Amino acid sequence: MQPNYHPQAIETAAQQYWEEQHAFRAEDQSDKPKYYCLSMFPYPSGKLHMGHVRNYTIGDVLSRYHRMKGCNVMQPMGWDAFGLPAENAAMANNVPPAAWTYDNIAYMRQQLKSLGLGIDWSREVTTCTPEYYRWEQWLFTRLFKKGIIYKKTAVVNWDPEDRTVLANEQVIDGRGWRSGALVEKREIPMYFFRITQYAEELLRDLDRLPGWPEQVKTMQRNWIGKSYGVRFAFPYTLDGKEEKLWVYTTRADTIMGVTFCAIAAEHPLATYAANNNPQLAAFIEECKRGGVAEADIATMEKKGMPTGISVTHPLTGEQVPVWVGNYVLMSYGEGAVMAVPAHDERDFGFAKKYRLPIKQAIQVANEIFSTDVWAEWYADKERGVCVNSGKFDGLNQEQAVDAIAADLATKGLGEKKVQFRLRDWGISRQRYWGCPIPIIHCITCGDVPVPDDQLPVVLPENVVPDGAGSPLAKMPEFYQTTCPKCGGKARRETDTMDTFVESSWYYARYASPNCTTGMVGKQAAQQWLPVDQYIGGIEHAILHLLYARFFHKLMRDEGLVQGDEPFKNLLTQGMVIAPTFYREETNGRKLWINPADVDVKTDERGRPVGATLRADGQPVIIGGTEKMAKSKNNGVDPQAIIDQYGADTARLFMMFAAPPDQQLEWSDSGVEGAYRFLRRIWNFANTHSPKGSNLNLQFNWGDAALSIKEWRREIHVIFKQADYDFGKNQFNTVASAGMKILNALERVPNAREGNPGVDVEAALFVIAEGFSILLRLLSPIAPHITQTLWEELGYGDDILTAPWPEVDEAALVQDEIELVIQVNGKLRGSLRVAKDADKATLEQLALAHEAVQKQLAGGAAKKIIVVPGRLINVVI
RNA sequence: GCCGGGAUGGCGGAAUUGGUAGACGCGCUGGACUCAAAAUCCAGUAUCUGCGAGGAUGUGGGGGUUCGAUUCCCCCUCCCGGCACCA
Repeated sequence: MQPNYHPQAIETAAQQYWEEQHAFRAEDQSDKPKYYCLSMFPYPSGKLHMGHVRNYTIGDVLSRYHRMKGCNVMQPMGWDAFGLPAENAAMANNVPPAAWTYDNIAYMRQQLKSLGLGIDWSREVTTCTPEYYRWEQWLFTRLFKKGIIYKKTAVVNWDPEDRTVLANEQVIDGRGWRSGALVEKREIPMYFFRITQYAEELLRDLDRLPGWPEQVKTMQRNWIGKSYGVRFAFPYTLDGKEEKLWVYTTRADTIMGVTFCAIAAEHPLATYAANNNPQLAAFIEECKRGGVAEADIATMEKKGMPTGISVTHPLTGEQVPVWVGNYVLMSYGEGAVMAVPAHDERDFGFAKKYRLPIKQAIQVANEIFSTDVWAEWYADKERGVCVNSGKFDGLNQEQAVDAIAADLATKGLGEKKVQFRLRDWGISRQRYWGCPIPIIHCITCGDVPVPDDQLPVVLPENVVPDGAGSPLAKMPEFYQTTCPKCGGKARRETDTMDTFVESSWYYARYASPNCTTGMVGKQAAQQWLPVDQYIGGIEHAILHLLYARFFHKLMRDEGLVQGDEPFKNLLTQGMVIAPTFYREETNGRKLWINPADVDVKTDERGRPVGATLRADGQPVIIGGTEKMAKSKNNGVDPQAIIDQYGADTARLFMMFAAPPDQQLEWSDSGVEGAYRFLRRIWNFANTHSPKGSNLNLQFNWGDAALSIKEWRREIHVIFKQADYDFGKNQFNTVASAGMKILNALERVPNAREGNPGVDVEAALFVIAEGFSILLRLLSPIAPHITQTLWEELGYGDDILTAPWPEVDEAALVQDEIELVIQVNGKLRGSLRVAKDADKATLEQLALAHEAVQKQLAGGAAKKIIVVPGRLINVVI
């Protein structure tokens, strides 16, 4: 055995051994229970970042743990290979996105292998290959024929200078990121997935996912946003014709407080009104400036302008003015809202700004209403009762909604309606690096899906986009085609699909990654789905996870998969964050400096007092601790850590530094601490030689010294807790349990130092047993060092298939326990007592306790609370 | 703005169901070893106070429930994630 710990050597050897053994091949046929462990696949951006390392280490820890528990584990990996960054890189380096992407994949695959991940590489999928996306196109054509996919217009960010559609992240302060031109909203035709048709089911099935974090389910519920309200109309006459302005509200009980209506700038009524109102036309133009991101629209200043048109209140018959409001969105509901300034905070602000009337329609007992300031209770659904509402006066929210909806229905002007906030999913992208939409446009036949035998529609790979418009739309060799129906000249669709589509079904493809006869092999899907454990970033809590759930239901309805949900258990991991450092440049801009180039100075208590740049010794400013990002230059390259300390150290640090679902703060000294611990394990194996054969030693436990039994008890207590923590995915305390076990083992009286009699054997046994527990406990986290030592010390050939340790309950038994003594809940002392002492005895002992006597000062106790096994609290 | 999280020593974090706050690690201080340094090992380390035994305070801030609250309830502040074309 090597005297020193050399991670590079043992890690290379272990990885080679696993590869030769095909150790991580998932068996399609097996008697063992299957465990499908999936980590979100990476976008091949160039090299791994710490977020990947964290994500994949968590997945690998769970995979290895379940393998030791006897499961047939499948842990696949692949590449989410279509996307915007490849186009940006292509433009920057004049390299086609395909070449850039494939190069990145090759490099990152090798990086993943050096982390020692137990991945079945025979199942690798790459979404930008025709073998993958052909099935996406195939499903598209099925759904198109079924009407699940349809076409309508949608509003996008339009860069008038580059004449191209921009992603939200490409709009910076209302301007295009490359051109700097003011961005406009523009309506273009798009294909949509009718996800709203599944809204009810997507909502309901959240209740059938006990293995998902409550937080994620809550976010999805709110996103789907089922509401019970009333859809009703304000009638009006326009050019002698009877028309209706439809709105939707969840607060029909406040309908008597309506003082105006607000409509979106794109609403037909607004367009009509603007015809002979240049001021209004100008305002509508102003509303069309800026991007489409909801966060921007919701935070911008609320503005409006009257249309000059009035509509009739459906119940009172009063005339209600109609305004155009920049905060009303055409894509939400009806594109028009009733405004009740007295009972909606946003309407209140709007009414104050434009001096519109405010009419109270709800009252809460003992509150005073004032139109001067907004008060929380104005919108109170629970306590509010109708006032100034004629026959509805005195009704509570529920009663009022019922009565008002009934009245509206009688007049044929409205009805109760369940509505969802969720909108249909627009998937058309005017981009090159994505999956081509398999539609052919024919003048006579319309939109015709590409027939199966003409799939896939292959994306040409040797294209470098130029940032202006869609490259495919400039390639006649791509778009010129013939209609599959009539054989006439036709034009191929040149939009590609949203890259969320690829990531919505990859989990299913892994079951049969090379299937050439279908999207998924039926047998394989039945064997492997659903995913038992899915792991990924919390930032995907809504969109990706909702789309994948939706796709599973679509595939189920096509008869491709069984079950209603794709992911049984979900673990959302936190971000990796790191300190930031910067210098102010003369123009006031911040120059961000990488933490690796900075020395931090501390005072005598370890508090940071300043930092300097290593290159010039001059001070730098210490910024906050933020998500590792290029923009703040605070990323730490995982490769540098692996090269210097080895994969086991990187993995151990990531698991130890924080629980998986919380953010993880990067710390160079923390990494060194992890390395130091692994080296201590190695040294312990060298100096104590805790051989596997020592587990066969013969001795009599009954004669063993109490201290030896105490040490064994401590190790089993630590392991029991660690095993429990493992089940909770709390790997940071599992790692710390490993440290505690090693600390304990180092304190066990060394048998070779001459402890007399039978204790030598007992001590050797306890050390060997403890060490074997330690190696197995840590093997999912630090697989290389534990595999090497397991084999070298003769515990077995392969720790991968070693049985998970078991707690010896007999070792945990204690005759005496320590109880805490409290007076009025304050710690005042402790007491050693027999483990089965009765309550009366304990009370006696507590009262007699010196510290309690002192507190009592001759008085009597009011009450004594005994918590068995924990404490005695004397109340005085 | 809306939805969802988070806040505990100098730092990361621990505390099973409301029951000893600060496990484990980092950092720091002192010591051993060394010609010296690194590495390693040993001891100490929430704050204030006290020679000491001890005492008081303390889990973002304010209030409440309880014999007892980091944990449960109400209000507030700050930080982070998402908001439909980044992935």
